[in-house]
This record gives sequence, C-alpha cells and structure tokens, in this order.
Amino acid sequence: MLRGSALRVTRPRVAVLSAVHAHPHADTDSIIGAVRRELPKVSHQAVYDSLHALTAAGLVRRIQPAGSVARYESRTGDNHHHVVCRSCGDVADVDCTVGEAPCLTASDDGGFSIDEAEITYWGLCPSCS
Amino acid sequence: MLRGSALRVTRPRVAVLSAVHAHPHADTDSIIGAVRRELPKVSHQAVYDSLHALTAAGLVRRIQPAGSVARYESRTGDNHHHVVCRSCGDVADVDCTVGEAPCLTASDDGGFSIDEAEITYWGLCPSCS
DNA sequence: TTCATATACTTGACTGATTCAAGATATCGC
DNA sequence: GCGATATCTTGAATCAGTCAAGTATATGAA
Repeated sequence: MLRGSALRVTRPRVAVLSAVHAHPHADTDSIIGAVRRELPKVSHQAVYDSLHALTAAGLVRRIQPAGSVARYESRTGDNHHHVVCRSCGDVADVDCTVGEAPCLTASDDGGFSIDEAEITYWGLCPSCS
Repeated sequence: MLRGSALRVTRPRVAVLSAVHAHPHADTDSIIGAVRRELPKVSHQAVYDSLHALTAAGLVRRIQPAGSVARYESRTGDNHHHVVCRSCGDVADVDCTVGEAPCLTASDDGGFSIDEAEITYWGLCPSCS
C-alpha cells in the first residue's frame, strides 16, 4: 500500500498503518501505544509524521468530532459517516443510505464551492444508554 | 434572555452574549477581544465560563469543525448546518433543505440511540476559490 | 553491491487552546 | 440592605500537537 502511494516503506509507517487497520477510530495516543508494542523505540513525532503522510496519501482518513482529539481509520473513499457517543466518545461507522445524495446538496451554499458533505450523528452508544 | 434561562445577569455574560450575536462563528479569542472592547478587565476565564453557561442553557451553540478551535453562534434550535472553507477556515450557515429529514436517518445505527445529525460541508469560500 | 542524496526519524523544546484551583467579588432572593 | 451562593480574577497547569536541529535510513544510480 505504501509503495502504491509512492511512499517510502519504513518500519514506523508499516506499524502505524497496521495499527490503524487493527484499531479503527483510535486516537493518536492509542496508535502510539499499539505501534510501540511492536517497535518500542518509535518516537511520538514519527507517529504524527506517519499519520500525516498516510492521511495526505489517502491511505487513512482522519476524523475529529467536536470535543475529541484526532482519530484515524482505514476505511477511505467510501463516503461513510460516523455516530459518536455523547457520553463516552466512542465512534462507530454508519454507511451511506441510498437516498442520501440529493439531501446532501446544500440548499444555499453561500457562494462556497462544496466538495464534501460530512455527517456526524450524535447519541448514546449501547453501553451508555 | 439570561433571566429566561435562569442565569444570573452579570456584565461579562451580557457582553459575551452580545458578542456572539454580533459575530457569528467567532472563536473564543475573538469573543474575548470583542468583550474587552466593552469591559476591558474581563478575564479570559470569565469568557470561557460564560460561553459554557450559555451553551448549556441553549442560548448559544458551540461548533467545532475538524482542525478548528471552538466557535460560537447565536442561531440555535433551528437545525441549520455549516460550510467550512478548507483554505481559510471561514464558516457560513447552510439552511436545511426540505428533503433532508429522511436522508439523515442512519441506515444502520450500530445500536446507538441517535438524537442529532450534524452536517458539515467542506469546500472553498468565494474569496479563496 | 556500494554510494550519494533526499527523505524520514529522534530528541527535546515549545505553542496555544482550554482547564483547574483558590480566593475575592457581585448578584439576587429575602 | 444583607447573607448565601454563584460568578469572576488570578495564576498555574495540562495536553495535543508542532517546530527545529541533528542523525539515521530507504532508494535509485553507478
């Protein structure tokens, strides 16, 4: 995957990419932890740099619900959305409904040229509700 | 408005509420600046506290697009959404389209009890595009 | 395989938004 | 006007994330 995106293949990057695949919606700190289980000496900066590189290459997607730190996931390019628990902050995926496209055209875009509509659903997860 | 929400009427709160009305989508720092034009000696903490109190009371709404600091607006309870400029971070309001409601029912909520669907449109504002 | 070079990583300091905590002050019901 | 209590001031602390300088490593060419 890294080579496919013209990214150099380094051990930190491989570990970060695996960690994001293994722990969807994990925050940076959890990813650092997961990476260090494999490569104990990786710096936090290397993880931040890798996440930025992977995000820029489109191999991972960064999400950041209001009030949360950045989280990363490996499902990209499928325009899915997220539910966030107001109580514990847990995040789950929500697939697009078929009927969505027309609704996500803004009625009045205020002159903006819109290229993406991101939906965040808010509520309570099963264990908190 | 403050009394209507059973909040004590203090000069900092009045100034914060006016500032949010006068500067929609302003971040906390701008609000502090606006408040201090009227009351130069207000502490930043008082502004943070006021914004929290006003948000809890529903008199203002807090929004925080990914990668941005918290912003506040006085339009509440009308379920409108936002367009955010990827370049300058500027925020504008987008009214609900009539057809939206059915689309914003998640196809699979993963067991979450959802109470709100928040849409953020991303693109470029007129001056950046 | 070796080498050169650009890219990535390590280390350690720093920033900036936000929060915490303790004591002083002001609001509001009586 | 007075007392109780919420709010504000002051100043320090936290935490995610960034910056910067120097070292190490991946990769393409010799």
